[in-house]
Amino acid sequence: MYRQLADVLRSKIKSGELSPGDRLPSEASLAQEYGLARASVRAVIAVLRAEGLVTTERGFGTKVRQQPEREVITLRAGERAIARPATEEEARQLDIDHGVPVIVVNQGTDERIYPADRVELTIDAG
Amino acid sequence: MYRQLADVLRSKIKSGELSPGDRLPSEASLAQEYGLARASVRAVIAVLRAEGLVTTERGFGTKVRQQPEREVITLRAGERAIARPATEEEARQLDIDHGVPVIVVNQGTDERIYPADRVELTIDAG
DNA sequence: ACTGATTTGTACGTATGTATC
DNA sequence: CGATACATACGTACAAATCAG
Repeated sequence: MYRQLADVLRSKIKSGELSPGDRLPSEASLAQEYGLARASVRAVIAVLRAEGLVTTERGFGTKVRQQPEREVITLRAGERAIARPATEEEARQLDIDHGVPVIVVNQGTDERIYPADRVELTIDAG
Repeated sequence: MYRQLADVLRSKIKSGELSPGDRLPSEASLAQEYGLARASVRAVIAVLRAEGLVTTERGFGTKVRQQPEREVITLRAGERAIARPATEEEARQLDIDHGVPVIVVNQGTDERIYPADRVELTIDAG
């Protein structure tokens, strides 16, 4: 049943009824409106957050996320790229949530780390 | 406080005290052992799952995940690769959890989708 | 600088549904 | 079929952050 609320919110976001920057109703009011417990509403919001659709700030609320422009990253000869979840430290440094995926571009001992949802990889078309 | 249990379990996994394939104690027994509510234990396990350290099967339990071999994927001229969370349908097809990141390799209308934690991208070294 | 209202974060407890073995 | 274990859902309480006045 809680997937239904997820679907409702997801389609409101994708249809534009909720625009980037808009705040969702508070957890308490969503709970009341849809006849759910707050814990269930929180589970729904956690799903949307994992999907990158919203961000949550304690004491403030949950807002629709601006879908980021993807920066084009060129992969050069000898470089390798992997995706993995951010550690807590990386999350702080990159200002993303813990566990959100990052792209690690690696050459030898050198590595560059990017939030995965803000990059697009291409090859050096030299 | 629930981060403490996360740290305990994480280090048991990384030290090898819990090997890949081993089952964690059940949520109920972890709750009792550490004096937490089961909901809190579940939150901890959700974190470990997001980090890719464990997988959970309903009715069976949570086990330490075999860290997957990464298949090397070669990015060719004109191809672009992005990472994003799996949709529910993709999650079913790829046998991963909903929201877990996938790598989408794209050329024109053609696209290939891989679980992000099982691939490593390189360029076509010609 | 402080207060109060709002909102999310964490934590507790309980009950029932459902999959696995 | 029964035992075990996770999934979902309810409810409550208090802590902590944000913001408006």
